[in-house]
Amino acid sequence: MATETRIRPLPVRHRNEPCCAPVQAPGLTAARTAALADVLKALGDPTRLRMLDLLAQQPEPLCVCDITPQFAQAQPTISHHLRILREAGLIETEKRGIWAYYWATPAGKEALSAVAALP
Amino acid sequence: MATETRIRPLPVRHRNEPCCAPVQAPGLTAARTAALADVLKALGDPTRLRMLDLLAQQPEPLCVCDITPQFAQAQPTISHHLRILREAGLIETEKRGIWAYYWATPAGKEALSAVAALP
DNA sequence: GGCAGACATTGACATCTATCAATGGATAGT
DNA sequence: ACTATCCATTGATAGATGTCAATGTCTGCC
Repeated sequence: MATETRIRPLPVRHRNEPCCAPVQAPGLTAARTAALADVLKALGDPTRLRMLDLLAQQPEPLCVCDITPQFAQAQPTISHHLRILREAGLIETEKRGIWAYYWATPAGKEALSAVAALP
Repeated sequence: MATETRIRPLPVRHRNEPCCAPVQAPGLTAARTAALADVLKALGDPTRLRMLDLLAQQPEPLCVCDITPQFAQAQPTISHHLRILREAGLIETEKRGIWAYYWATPAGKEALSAVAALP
């Protein structure tokens, strides 16, 4: 390492600003950051975001047979996205007879509210 | 299409629930959903999330030469992630002499606050 | 002018991801 | 039993993404 002295030759600046002001530590822990990134990754797909939004609006669990026609993708793709949301803890599922029902968990609804507050 | 009548033969259910209750529309528009997904995708990487968090904590713009050592990735990778955050409107940059400074935009700080409220 | 340092850009590559066709497992109706 | 339907899983594939080495651009110092 060549520049280990941390003495930076100050170039011309707009004003004399604090060059080497101590760097403030991040506000989130590494574990919290990783966990948040996982949830955000699950929400960072337009299909899944709309899917969670759709489920969060329902007063009752929604049948997959009612979910699928809301989207342009094929049935396995819908199933795939539902799984991602479920593994992220944002939705929950239950089989009744031949049908599968999905609904947004409290965490899912909170996440959607937080996301909807984005600028 | 075979099942166009929307008359589903009710199987055995736990209770007699409203089977074909009208599906409530999503609360977000398609455009809003797409825009949100873009921001969430930018935040859905642990490196970038920590990066925004780091910048949001600083009272003054932070030099790239102070950002890079905070991460394990190589310099081009840091530059790449900073670009993603910038194109998402979450951070801003300015060159001063040979150095580049980055800081979190108001939108970036709001986004981080909203994200930190996630369950 | 020449040189050295800071940062961005490009190119290459491995991995991840979204997607669909095909298949499988479970359930209910006949 | 046989069949039809619903949904999940598997396999395959094209495209997106994170990463780094190499290179380019700009700035300031000698």
